[in-house]
Amino acid sequence: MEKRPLMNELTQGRDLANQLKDHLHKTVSPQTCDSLVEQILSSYENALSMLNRPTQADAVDSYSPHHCNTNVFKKRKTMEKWSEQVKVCSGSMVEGPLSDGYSWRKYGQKDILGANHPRAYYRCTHRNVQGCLATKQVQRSDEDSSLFEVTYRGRHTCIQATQLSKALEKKPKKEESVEERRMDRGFSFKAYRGGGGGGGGEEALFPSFSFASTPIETEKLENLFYLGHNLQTSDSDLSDHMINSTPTSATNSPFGDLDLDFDFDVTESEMFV
DNA sequence: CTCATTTGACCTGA
DNA sequence: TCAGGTCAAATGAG
Repeated sequence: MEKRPLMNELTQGRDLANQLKDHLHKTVSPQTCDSLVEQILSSYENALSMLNRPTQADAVDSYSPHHCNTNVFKKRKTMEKWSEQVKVCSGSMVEGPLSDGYSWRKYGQKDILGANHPRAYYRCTHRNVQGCLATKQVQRSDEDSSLFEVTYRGRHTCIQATQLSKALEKKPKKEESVEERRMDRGFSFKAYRGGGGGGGGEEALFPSFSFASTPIETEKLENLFYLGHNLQTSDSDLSDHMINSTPTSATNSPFGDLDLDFDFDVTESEMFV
């Protein structure tokens, strides 16, 4: 995948977001919309800066998941890592940070020095089944409690709902295997359930969140996510496939009304950082 | 019964 | 040495 067209695309996106920002100031001016636009801009900035750092993707390729089974901590240095900020609007249905189309399982939580909120650690649900070593960390921002800092580590090597949804387009749902159904559950984002099980009882750090995923929205989201991944992982098996299918294939109005815009915004934030 | 979350202990790297 | 990251037993939910 060529770098320059990507740069052009991202730069254009940033400019468009700027225009959108001006528009919002003239018509409606809710602070939430404003912050969303700011996120678009910061995401684009991050993506651009990442693209200007050529060595980052190389570090990933030198990492092979097979030779670190016995020494899981050695991978910290070489794992691909990128972060993003996810804004949560308290008034909306969305109460937790949006997920990214993958199903995550929480495996730890730590109080971080100097941070008001603990950091939660998630790994791919399919870690055991498919050996997927992708992990992510979620931490609530100190200044803005509705802002989540999400740090991803490693690439997903598992087959996720993207492939599933494509399969569903062609055949009825009852054809699913057991494993496919497990993946489908990845779209009911339970990752941020707070104080549920265990001895918990503490306040819900990450309130529960359920994502109403229509087939159209799901596909769009996934396509966008993979497209974003391809920005930094050009050797992905899915690259060619995903590039050929445009992110907006499922809908005619990727930037239509405000509602769509909102969904799109968060998705972009997740994919471009 | 199975699976996810919680949480304290343990390990690693700076 | 210590903060951050991970493990795994205990526990709860479905």
